[in-house]
Amino acid sequence: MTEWIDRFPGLSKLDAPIRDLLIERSKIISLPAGTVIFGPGKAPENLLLLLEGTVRVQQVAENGREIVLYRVQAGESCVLTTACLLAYEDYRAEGLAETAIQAVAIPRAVFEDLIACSSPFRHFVFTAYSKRITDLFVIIEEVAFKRVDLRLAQKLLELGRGTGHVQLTHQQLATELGSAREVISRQLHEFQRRGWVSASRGEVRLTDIPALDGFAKAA
Amino acid sequence: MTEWIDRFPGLSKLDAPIRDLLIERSKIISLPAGTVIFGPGKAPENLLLLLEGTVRVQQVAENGREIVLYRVQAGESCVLTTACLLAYEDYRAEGLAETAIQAVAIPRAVFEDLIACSSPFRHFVFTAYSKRITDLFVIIEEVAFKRVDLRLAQKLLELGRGTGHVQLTHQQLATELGSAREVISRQLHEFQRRGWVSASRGEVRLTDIPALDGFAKAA
DNA sequence: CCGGCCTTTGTGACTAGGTCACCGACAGCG
DNA sequence: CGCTGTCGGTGACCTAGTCACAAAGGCCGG
Repeated sequence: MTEWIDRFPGLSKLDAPIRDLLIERSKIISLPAGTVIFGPGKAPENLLLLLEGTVRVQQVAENGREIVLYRVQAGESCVLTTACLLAYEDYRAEGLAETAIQAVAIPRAVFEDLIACSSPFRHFVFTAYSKRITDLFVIIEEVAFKRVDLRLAQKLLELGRGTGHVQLTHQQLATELGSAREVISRQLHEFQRRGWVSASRGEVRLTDIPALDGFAKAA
Repeated sequence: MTEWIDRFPGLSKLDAPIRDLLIERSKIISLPAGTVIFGPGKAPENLLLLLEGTVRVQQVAENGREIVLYRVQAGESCVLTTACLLAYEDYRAEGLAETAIQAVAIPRAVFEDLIACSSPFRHFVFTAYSKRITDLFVIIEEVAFKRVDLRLAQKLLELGRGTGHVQLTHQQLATELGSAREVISRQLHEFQRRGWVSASRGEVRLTDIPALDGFAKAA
């Protein structure tokens, strides 16, 4: 077996015995797209290190509106769940497998042992924390203070990177930004009028990425 | 000296040697109101455990608008700064002494040792993390989805608990909610018209707390 | 006590964003 | 082909944020 551990730069500095312990006591799991990994009333039992696929973490408000908080990509960890994992408190957020995923599951006890024994592992965990928390700070700033047209442009560029198109419905885009479907429809219409995108059912093609990019970066 | 450590319920379970180590290697500091404890470009050097006073953590956006993220009260810790502390990454947020404060400062090295040695200490730290992170989730939900009149009513009740009045300017209240001063002025005017509050320069007196409370809890 | 000066608050006009109700357009499918 | 559920479009309306500027209220030196 190829060593999955090498896919996590932060773990490369682990001492050999720790490394072996981690490899031995964790197991690799696969989950189909759409699996709810954790959510209200469903605390995670393991710390997951993602090998393949992406996990979307989002929050559903009482009034039914939703917002995407962040995504965990291959090579990253669902580390915020460890706070939950250790404090036995459940989040209002849920984690969803956005694609089929493959991940390393580290049981709580092993996680605690590693935190205790290994300084590099602690560094790995706290670095991951730091990244997630700053992500949350950025979300707060954007939701509270930034215009949705700018945020939409940014998000389209982010999601369409590489492919040049985004296969999401207007409702799904609204969820990405914590906005409303009608607002997104109108903004997309405006982008289309300016020739930056072309929309069809369930898909937005980015037809003028430089222009979109310029707009996203302008005040 | 009275043992400050007993003021932190989460630390009461520390083993005696760990406890002594912590007491010996940390020091008690006092800072005047208004001190910037950490901020952009000013990473904290210690983990602070607050004995007296409150610390306000807020974020300033590029466009100058601000929002209060959370407060650290006596008996709590500035634990989110530890992510920063360990990952050497700086936040976009800043921590301000809202009153004169007295706190226990735990140097980074001691913090790392304690995390390594003591399971109760780890539990203390991760519980604190969990609380802060769920606070952030709540902020996101409120900013994104809740009406400002409801949020203002809630915040007035929260800030006026005990005293029945809130000594803040409209601008400061706007910062509490991440909103704009004019919006707060207008809402306060409406509350006043309904007889729930009475406003004067730099102060809002809550004159009908039950009514405010009912409003805050209603849809 | 007066007059400047800064801070705080009030206000109207306007723009942006969110809500509601409803409709039509487009699959997918029997 | 017509049924059905999802998706997108639209107008009316409401709430929130922005901008510009006016009016108080408090402070302080003279």
